[in-house]
Amino acid sequence: MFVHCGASPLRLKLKSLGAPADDVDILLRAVKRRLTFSAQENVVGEGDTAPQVRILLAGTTCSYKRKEDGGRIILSFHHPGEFCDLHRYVLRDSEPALAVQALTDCTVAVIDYRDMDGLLSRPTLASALWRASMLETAVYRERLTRTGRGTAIVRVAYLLCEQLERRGAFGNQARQLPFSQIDVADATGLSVVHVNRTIQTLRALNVLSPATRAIEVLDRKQLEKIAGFDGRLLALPTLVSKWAVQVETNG
Amino acid sequence: MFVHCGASPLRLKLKSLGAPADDVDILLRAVKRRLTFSAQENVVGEGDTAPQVRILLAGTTCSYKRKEDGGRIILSFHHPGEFCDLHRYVLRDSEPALAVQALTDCTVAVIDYRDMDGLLSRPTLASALWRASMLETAVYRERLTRTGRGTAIVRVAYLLCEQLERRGAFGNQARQLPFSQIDVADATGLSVVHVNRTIQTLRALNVLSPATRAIEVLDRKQLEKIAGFDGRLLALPTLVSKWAVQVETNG
DNA sequence: CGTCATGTTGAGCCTCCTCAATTATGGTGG
DNA sequence: CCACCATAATTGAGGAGGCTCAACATGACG
Repeated sequence: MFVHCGASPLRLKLKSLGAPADDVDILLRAVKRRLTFSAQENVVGEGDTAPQVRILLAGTTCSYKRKEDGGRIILSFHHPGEFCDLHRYVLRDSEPALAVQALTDCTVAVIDYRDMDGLLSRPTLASALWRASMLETAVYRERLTRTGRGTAIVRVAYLLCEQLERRGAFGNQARQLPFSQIDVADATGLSVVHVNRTIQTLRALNVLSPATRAIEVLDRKQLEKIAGFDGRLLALPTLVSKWAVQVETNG
Repeated sequence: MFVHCGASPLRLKLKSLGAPADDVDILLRAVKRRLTFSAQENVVGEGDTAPQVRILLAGTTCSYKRKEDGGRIILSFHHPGEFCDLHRYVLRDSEPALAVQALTDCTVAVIDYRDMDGLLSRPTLASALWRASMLETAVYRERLTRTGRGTAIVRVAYLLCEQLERRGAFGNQARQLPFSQIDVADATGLSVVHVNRTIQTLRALNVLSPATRAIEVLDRKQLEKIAGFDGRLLALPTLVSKWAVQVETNG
């Protein structure tokens, strides 16, 4: 079955959220289609109201919003195993939908709302997805504590730490991140020019590789120190035992 | 029963989230205790790990976090009918708990985790609370688009608009907001001094009342224009029909 | 070998911050 | 009713970080 190709990050993710293995199987069976997108393409358009959720199986995407002047505001990045637009399903488009863009070539699984309704009758799966939403909220909260308060170097360092951590949780240990400086600027709210200067500072500190045209982290410890980053906030896999207890108690 | 006193904002809130009336009754029956706090008191302490959720029945609270230097970062405000610390229940303290502080005298209902577990076996209630979480996330997202990007006047205006809108959704039409300039500074990430100057600008524009020692909105239209505020993002009550349809379909 | 997107550099300006001092305001005890 | 105090609000002056504008470099790709 094609639905099993590339499903392992999703399995890991749902397991870390406390969903039993058979829930994952059932979820995967609801995937009727799998799509691929190339870098820069829109995975979910700005006016998209298709009644389906997308799960990222491979690659990196971001959700963003447009300013009146056409500028792009990146609100979050998605990594394999994460839902791209679960909020649209839950809130039924009560807010102008965010668009989702592929930052690298990527693969996406599609599930119809109709099938989601059935899946959520399983309480274990429903709470796992609720937890996934709450983790996303926690990420936003963390970001809010830096954005608008921290200096440019803190904001940039934090962004990089967050992405390294989230990718690492699902096996991707690469030191190189697939973001352009423009992406970093749109995600941190800084100007491209200042992001460039900030990255040069980080290079001078031997935290980032001096190689141009790529963001490669050489000294992660130091980067986390600069960002004031606390990985525990996002450390999903360590929580598995906690959910297990909870599910048991509920059942 | 005391549990019914002050329950009407909660009823409104849950109704707007699509929960049927009997769900609300059952939820209210799980409230074993009701507490009152005076302004400035902590409703939930920074290290608090008590296995219970708090629902704000009356007054205004905020959730915050401390910086290393002791500074306060306000992440969100709570209004009657909203949960103060639902995230703690869902994620089981996987993150260092946020503290919650009373901004005015207030009343809080307490429900034990054990009882929550039972309540959530009702799918309609579970999805209503999931939606509540998602709305909170949407609020964070909106805030992120302003914080760190907008000018001081936009940030302050947006904050005020958001609170007016959320209070208004549950019947509180007062033009006066119970925030000190310090609260506004801690919530927007601006310095107190600059918040003061920004508020003076808004007063000069006849948007805020010139009365000192109070933030009173005179010209809400203009305030929303300055903030680029779109009330639809938070307009819960208008969504009732949507959830009703959804619940019907699911059932 | 031209074109386009990304990355780099410089200069001037503006917003917001910090530090420091002063003025309400409200509460408390005498 | 007043002296006293803590907190909040206000005002001024100087400085720093980040923005804008504008040019130029570099690499990817056809």
